Amino acid sequence: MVGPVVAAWILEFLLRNPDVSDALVGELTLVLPLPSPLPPRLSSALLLRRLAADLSRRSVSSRTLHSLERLHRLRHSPSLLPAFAAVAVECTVAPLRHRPLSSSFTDADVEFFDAVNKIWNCQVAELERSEAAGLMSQALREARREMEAAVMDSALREELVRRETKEAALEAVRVCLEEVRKEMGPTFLEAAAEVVVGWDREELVGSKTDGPLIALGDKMRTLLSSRFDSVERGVEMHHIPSKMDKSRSKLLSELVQSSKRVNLSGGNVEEDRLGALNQNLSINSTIVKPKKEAFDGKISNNELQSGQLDPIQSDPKEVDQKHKSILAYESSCPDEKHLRCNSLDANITTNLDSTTMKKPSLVDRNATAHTYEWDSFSTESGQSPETRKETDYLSFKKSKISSALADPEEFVLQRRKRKWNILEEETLRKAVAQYGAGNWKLIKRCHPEIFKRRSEVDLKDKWRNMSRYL
DNA sequence: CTAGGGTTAACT
DNA sequence: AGTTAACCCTAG
Repeated sequence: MVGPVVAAWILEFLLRNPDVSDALVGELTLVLPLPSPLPPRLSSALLLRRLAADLSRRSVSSRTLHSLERLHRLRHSPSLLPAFAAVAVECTVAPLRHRPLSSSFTDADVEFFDAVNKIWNCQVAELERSEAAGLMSQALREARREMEAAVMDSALREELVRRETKEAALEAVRVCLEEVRKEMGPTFLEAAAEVVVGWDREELVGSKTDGPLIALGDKMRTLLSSRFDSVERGVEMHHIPSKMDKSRSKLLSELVQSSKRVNLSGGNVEEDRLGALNQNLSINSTIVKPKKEAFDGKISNNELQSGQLDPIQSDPKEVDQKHKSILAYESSCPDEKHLRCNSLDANITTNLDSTTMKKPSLVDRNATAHTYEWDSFSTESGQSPETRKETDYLSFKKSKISSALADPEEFVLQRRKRKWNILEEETLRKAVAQYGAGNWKLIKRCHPEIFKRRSEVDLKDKWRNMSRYL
């Protein structure tokens, strides 16, 4: 049985051997009893492998960028710096290349702004603060300045498109790979093999003393201590196959995936972790999409009584959005339950099974039913900086509900009015100066955190207010 | 998605 | 009651 130490040696050797296919390595990583967490040397080998795969596919993506960053945490090779800067630039410029000819802002421009924001304002800025601060090279600083300048300067963007940033990035990665490989030296197995090959068998076998054997043992020990990370040196590795830790399973699955990509597609695959992050960031903009149906609180008495809004439907998607908004409203306002049960339930929603009302699966606050009102209840109660009166929403809802009873046709939910704070106002002011009034969507996307409670329309309305009496 | 008109609610 | 900021609706 192969132990974790030996498994790590083997995998390191295979990873570093370009003749071994990614697919094979991927399979092996799943069956080998690897130590956990992965030793730095092995992690480095994995990252080198990923970078090499990117290089062979001529793919420069934020995945590449991420690999470089992680590699930098493991080994401080100077060659990583230019590679990181070049890849960051290429990741930013790439969206511009597919732009149609147009004088106004195109999707490509918007993507470029997004990329500048994500890579340079978030990722690189984070880098400056983090342990990977060493990556903050002069080249990176200059590149950052240039990317930020390009946001305002379409001519500069044109120039960036013409520049061969992709070639530069690929070349920098190639150089970096070479350097890091050199710095890492041979793999443990190779080094060990060298020592073994250097054995004088005759002497070893023929000798009557233990001298040569002891000498060999010493050599191996030296090799172990010089070449091995502390984890690998461990006397006993406790391998628990069923308990694969997160970092390892993540790395492994990435490797397996990347090997699949090479085998199946062979093309450029740009999706990655940053893509996921991207999605997270843009949630704010996507949730507003179906807002009309979702938030249109006008629900007629007939609709509710007819039973066509029965929440017990097999497919949650089939549940009417209006109905969902009511249910979400209920589920997110537990304090209001009585109120609703006593009044609305009795009068209007007798067809709704009361047990299903408690089921979160159906009444889950879905994206489309996401509102500020509910947000404030769930995430902000008690921590609002804006001197919010806790009774605000209660009185508000009460009045809404009673008016609904009086005239269900007019049952319109409205968000609680939230005063704009200085930060929001200043951010909006600067953003309008930067991107221009009217690009509300873009402005929101560039400041997802600050404007997380504001829709594009809110930004527009606020700007109208701010500029009204200028 | 945005602009612009309309409505609501907080404040004076 | 009037004013205003925040929010809603909807055509294009």
